Amino acid sequence: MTVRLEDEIKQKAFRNPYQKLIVNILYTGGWMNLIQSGHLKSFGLSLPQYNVLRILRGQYPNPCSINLIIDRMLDKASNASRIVDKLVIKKLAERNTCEKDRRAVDVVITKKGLDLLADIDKRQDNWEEQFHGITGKQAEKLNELLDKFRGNDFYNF
Amino acid sequence: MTVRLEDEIKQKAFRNPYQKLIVNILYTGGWMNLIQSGHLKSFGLSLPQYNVLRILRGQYPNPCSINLIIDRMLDKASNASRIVDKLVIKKLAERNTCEKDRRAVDVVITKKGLDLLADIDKRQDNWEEQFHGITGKQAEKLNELLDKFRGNDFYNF
DNA sequence: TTTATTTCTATGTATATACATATATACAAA
DNA sequence: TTTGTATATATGTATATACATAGAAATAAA
Repeated sequence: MTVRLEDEIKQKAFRNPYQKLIVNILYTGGWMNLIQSGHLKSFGLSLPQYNVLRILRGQYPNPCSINLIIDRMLDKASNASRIVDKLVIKKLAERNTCEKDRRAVDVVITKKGLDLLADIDKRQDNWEEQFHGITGKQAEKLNELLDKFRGNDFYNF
Repeated sequence: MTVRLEDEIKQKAFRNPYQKLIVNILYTGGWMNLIQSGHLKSFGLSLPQYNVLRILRGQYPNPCSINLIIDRMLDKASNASRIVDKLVIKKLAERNTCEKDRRAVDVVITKKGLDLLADIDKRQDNWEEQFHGITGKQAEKLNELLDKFRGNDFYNF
């Protein structure tokens, strides 16, 4: 029961497959963002907050600098600083001035943050099942083509 | 010279292709957004403003209500109203109370708006060439898989 | 006709992004 | 040491989103 993009956005056919692809990728990205944001909202997190929290867990028990977080964020963050603010307010992370470099900060995930991520993990497989409308092989092909699509232009990041 | 997503975001391999796909779609969507926003910025437009302007042109010379704009927008707009504001300020569109239904507004693209879109159109083919790193056939396949991926879940919009 | 409900749009709030700039600290050059 | 420059982070502004709500007008129900 596939719905073609042309139908969904009530637009005339695209002039070529590239033109459609540009819109399709923007559209599908926004769609995915909406779904995942809705899911995370039930845990009191925004998508960027969730991503930063996972980066912090990846380093735990070592601290992260803001620069390290920026480096690892999916969506380039001109404001990792403010996202960390929110996590600190919710007591999901702690921030302290770095001893070795007083310009930098040490950000560490708290027990509360680790517990929250563990809770989300527990439900992950179940949540992901909604995307099994395509086969594993097709998902792999899709990944491959998306990687290739970005390939020659990754320097744009 | 393809760059795998695992490398770009410096992360361990994903547990399954679906998990990678979710991240890949978010990532590629954000990437595309950045590129297209940068392009439109040179014309003084944001991406949502551009999309609304094209919707207005699609109806020209007939007016659009805010509801019609919302209906046709790619990224669901809880605030088409404020995007139209910006277009009106730039004199790219006009807004008047609808005669037949005084709750509604008639939004119409101006000559200046039409000229701006025509200018962008002129450069479109040239701009699109940066995405020809994949073949037309691959682009078609990618479109097909993205459509299929969203297929069973389009009711989420 | 009066009242209740729905519809259309606008607006307030919280969060996020991009971009520019400010501030403190570290480091290098003189 | 003093000066200059680079680095790490924070913050201000404009724009955007999601969500909730407000206000006016249209429509339905009584």
